[in-house]
Amino acid sequence: MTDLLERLRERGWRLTAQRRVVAEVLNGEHVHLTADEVHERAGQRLPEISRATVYNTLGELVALGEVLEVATDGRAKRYDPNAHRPHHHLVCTGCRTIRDVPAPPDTGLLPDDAAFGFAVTGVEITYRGLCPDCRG
Amino acid sequence: MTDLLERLRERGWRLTAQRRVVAEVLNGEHVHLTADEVHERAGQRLPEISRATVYNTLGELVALGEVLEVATDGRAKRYDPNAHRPHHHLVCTGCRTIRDVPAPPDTGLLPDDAAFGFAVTGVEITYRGLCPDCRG
DNA sequence: TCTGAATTTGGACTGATTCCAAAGTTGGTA
DNA sequence: TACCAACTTTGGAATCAGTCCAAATTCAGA
Repeated sequence: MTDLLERLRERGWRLTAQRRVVAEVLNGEHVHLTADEVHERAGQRLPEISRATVYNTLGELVALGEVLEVATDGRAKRYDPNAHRPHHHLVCTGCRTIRDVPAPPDTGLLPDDAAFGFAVTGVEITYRGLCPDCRG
Repeated sequence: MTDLLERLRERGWRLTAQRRVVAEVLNGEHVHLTADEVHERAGQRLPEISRATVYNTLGELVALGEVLEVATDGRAKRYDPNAHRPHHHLVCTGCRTIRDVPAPPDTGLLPDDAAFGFAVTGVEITYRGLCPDCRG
């Protein structure tokens, strides 16, 4: 967290109050908020922050590689601050909560003969199922 | 295709002209059209088909398990008629085209200790990379 | 303190999708 | 064959997510 802000400053970021609260809201494990949720939570600390600024800041964090965009359904994108540890996602089909699961060291490989000549650069795995609360 | 229409009729579907053209448009390998693309192509065969009907029909096909929804980015959902052969997706980060890749027989497993108590029911893998045309 | 560049803001705008009430069709029955 | 109730389709309004923009604000350095 502090290191995140530090890294950003080193990359020439002006560290404004708005950016700071957005970064703070995105702190933690298994955090996958929508832009609107980030806006709402940031607004609790800095009441007048605008939606546009939240979108701007999230976009910058993504461009800098500090936050990942996750699109697990056709709804709002979610923002995942766990950008420095390879992992995948476990999505509850009931309540839509998301958990990070560490990437097994051997995933990401696609046999050449199945790759259609693509130069594969990344892999995302989404596991779907019911979380303990939702399976009743 | 014919079998698809047959299956639908068996499930009590009224086979209207609109539903037929939507099903026809979604025929083939590596087909991943957006709802708007389906609407456009269906409109070439049945000029007055409405967007709402296309959305309705796609939704019904998905509910029946005959078509899969694919949300690989934050944009429009894509509809994949290859619902009966387990497969994953290879997405070009340049031109966004999508190819189906057969699911390796051993994927889909998540070690219990990583599953956070979820009852895992499915897995989707998205490989990203540049297609032959886009890697220059 | 001043100033130019970076940042924020609210609102308009776009794209994707859903919702809805009215109009049109359909298959089965009398 | 006519009729009806249920099923479908339709176009437009409404909603949700996200982008764009010009004006106002704020910042860091001289």
